[in-house]
Order: sequence, then structure tokens, then C-alpha cells
Amino acid sequence: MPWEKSFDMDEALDRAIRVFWKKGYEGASMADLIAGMGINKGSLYNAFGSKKALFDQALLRYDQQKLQAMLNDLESLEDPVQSIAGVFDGVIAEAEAKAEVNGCFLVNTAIELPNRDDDVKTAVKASLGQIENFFDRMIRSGQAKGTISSDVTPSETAKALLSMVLGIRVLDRGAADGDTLAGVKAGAMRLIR
Amino acid sequence: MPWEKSFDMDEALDRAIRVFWKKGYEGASMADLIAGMGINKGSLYNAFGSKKALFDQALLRYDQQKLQAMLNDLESLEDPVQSIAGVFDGVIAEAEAKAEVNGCFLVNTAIELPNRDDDVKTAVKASLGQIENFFDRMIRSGQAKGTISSDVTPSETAKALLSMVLGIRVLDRGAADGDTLAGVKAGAMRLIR
DNA sequence: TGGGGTTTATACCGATTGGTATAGTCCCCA
DNA sequence: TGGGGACTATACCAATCGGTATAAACCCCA
Repeated sequence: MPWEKSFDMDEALDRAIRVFWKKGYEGASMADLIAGMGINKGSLYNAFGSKKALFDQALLRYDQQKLQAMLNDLESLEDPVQSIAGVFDGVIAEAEAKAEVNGCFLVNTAIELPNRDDDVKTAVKASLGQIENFFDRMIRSGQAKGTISSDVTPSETAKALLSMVLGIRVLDRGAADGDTLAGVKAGAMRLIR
Repeated sequence: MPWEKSFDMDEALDRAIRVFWKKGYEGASMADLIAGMGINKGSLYNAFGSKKALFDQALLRYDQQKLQAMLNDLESLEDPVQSIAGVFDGVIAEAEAKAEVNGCFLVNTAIELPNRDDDVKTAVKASLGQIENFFDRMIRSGQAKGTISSDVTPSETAKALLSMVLGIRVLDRGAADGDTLAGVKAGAMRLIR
């Protein structure tokens, strides 16, 4: 390799994540991506190969960089109940912020998943599984510490909590009254009381 | 009106619903709709005006015919807990049946709602509100009958249940292990214990 | 029997899609 | 100093998008 690329691959990927995040896979045209990533069409295809390959790499990077970091941060809290609450607070905060980037990139991808290739499905499945496992660990930890009732079935409740996170994201897509999301979170916390 | 149309508008709409149901709004091309509806392009535009107008009418018909009927059937059960369970059973059965038509048309529409027009958003919002109100009524009714604890906050729990229905639909889009959906339902039922 | 509106089939439209090709320019390294 | 690979800019491609137009066949009713 005679010289290094003049643009940073990771930075370009991060910008691609933002574009896909904002518009979805189908909704993001190559023109959008080129504008958002700040590189040229030729460079994009040379560096990433195709739109789908670019998306795959963006999703992988999001999972490894952003999602894991968030879960690790929350897992380090002393009270597992607060860790779980933190997930919902984060999702709700993102929803209500109405930023240009809405919700969790991973969840958005899961939502528009139906007609995607199997490899994308398995990647999303694995990432959602990590969220579910996070809930499961936190519930067991809380039960060990006595802050969560032993009546709660961890595996079952972890799935229920995951579904509520996904549900919040859907509700935020235009069908959420202000206190709806708060109500969902309250229900979630009641599940681990 | 000198003579009646040679194709049935409602039947054509029902077929249009199936196409939109299966492929989503953006995913359904006019060619798909023409093939699925069994009428010609000219007739389609003459009868419905545009793709968006066709979708609006399909969504309205689905709401008035299918969704209301389902909720009315469930509401007539004697045990409100069973009425609520019936919603989840129905959603899960649809999910696991893996029929050509997946899930609830309304929920699918809500999921792909982000870039749609405001009138579609408000229509979806209203329909989802009906589901939430259904849950709310059933909870209050169950509390009156003593089958649901008075500790449950109806409005809050109704929102939580709605989010779980939406979450199940997302999970079913390719990220659901067999018992995941059952776990979600179990969590939902625990919310109204 | 003869319109008149509806159907079908088909051709066509401009716009946009993802992707390719072709220039020319820039910069590092030998 | 002179490649050579990576960049930018732009033109181009076939395919598809939603939507329109046209012509012929059809059927009811006056």
C-alpha cells in the first residue's frame, strides 16, 4: 500500500451510519450517502463495494462500537434496576429529543427487516439477543442483590422488556402522545419490581 | 350511473390490502398491485386516483372492517383477562403461522410510518389508540370483576401492553426464536395479574 | 341500434434508482 | 523526477418507479 487513503474509513462509516439511521436502507439513496459521507461515488464503490456491503459494515460497526459501549456503561452501575431503567431512559430520551437521528439504529434496522437478506437478519438477531441477554443478566444480578423479586422469571421477563423497547421505537414513529412512552417504561419497571 | 362497474370495489380493496400487507407501501409497486388486484392500470387509477389514495382507502377499510371486528369479538368474552390474552394469542398465531400475510396490517403500517404523510400518521395513531383503549377498558372491567388486581394502573398498563404487541411484531420480522414470543406474552399477562 | 362510459392492453413519459466508466488531478514514494 | 494508485467530477447505463395517454373491445340503457 504505497500511501494511505486520504479519507478515514471509520469516519466515513460513521457518517454512513447516520445516513442509514436517518433514512433507513431503502430510503437512503446513493446520492444521500455520497452527500452525507462527503466522499465521491467512485471512492465509495472502491472502498465499500456496494450499497449493501456498505450497510453491512455500517451495521457491524454500530453494533461493535455504539451498542456494546452503551450496554457496558449501563452494566457498570451498582443497581441492576437502574441499569435496566437506563435503557428505557435512553430510548425515551432519544425519542423525545426528536433529533435528526431517531432511535436506535439497530432497532430501526430490525423494524425494516422483512425483505432484507438473511445475513442482515442474523446480524440483527444477534444484536437484539445481546440486549435480551443484558436484561437477563441484570435481572439475575438484581435478584442476587435483593433489589428484584425472585418471583420474576429472568429469561421470560428479558424477552418482555426487549419487546417493550422495540414497541417504544415503533410508537415514537409518529404515534406517541407525550406520556405514552413514560407509561410503557412504568410498565416495564413494574415487571421487575 | 349507466351501468355498474364490472369489478367489485371492496373486493379489489381487500386484495390491495393483501398486497400492501405483504410488501409494505414503498415495497408494493403499481405492477404488484395490478397483478394482485386483478384489474388493469387504467381502471385502478380511474377508480382510486393514485397509489397513496389507494393506500389510504385500504387502510381505512382495514381499520373499519378487520380491526374493529377482532376487538369486538374479543371484547364480548366474559373474562377481560381472556380478552387481553386473545389479542396476544392472535398476534402470536399470525406470527408463527408465517402466512404470506404477516402480522397486523395496521402495525406494519405503523412500523414503516416515519416518512409517511401526516394523514396516514394520524389514521394509524387513531387506530393504535383504539387498541390502547381496548386494553384500558378490559383492565378496568377485569378490576371491576375482581380478576385483575386493583394495583394495576389501567392507562399506564394499557400503553405497556400496546408496546408489547408492537414489539412482538418487530421481533417476528426475523429476530424471533420460538419461545421469545411466548415469553413476551407471559410478561404481558404478568402485568395484569 | 346506436351512443357513452368502463374495461383491457399497451405504449409512453420524466424522474430516480444502484452501479459503471472515464476522464483528470492530487499526493506519496521510489 | 517520474510513475502509480487513490482521489474528484461527471457522464452514462439499464432498470424501475409512479403516472398518463391512447386505442380497441365491451356492455348496459335509452
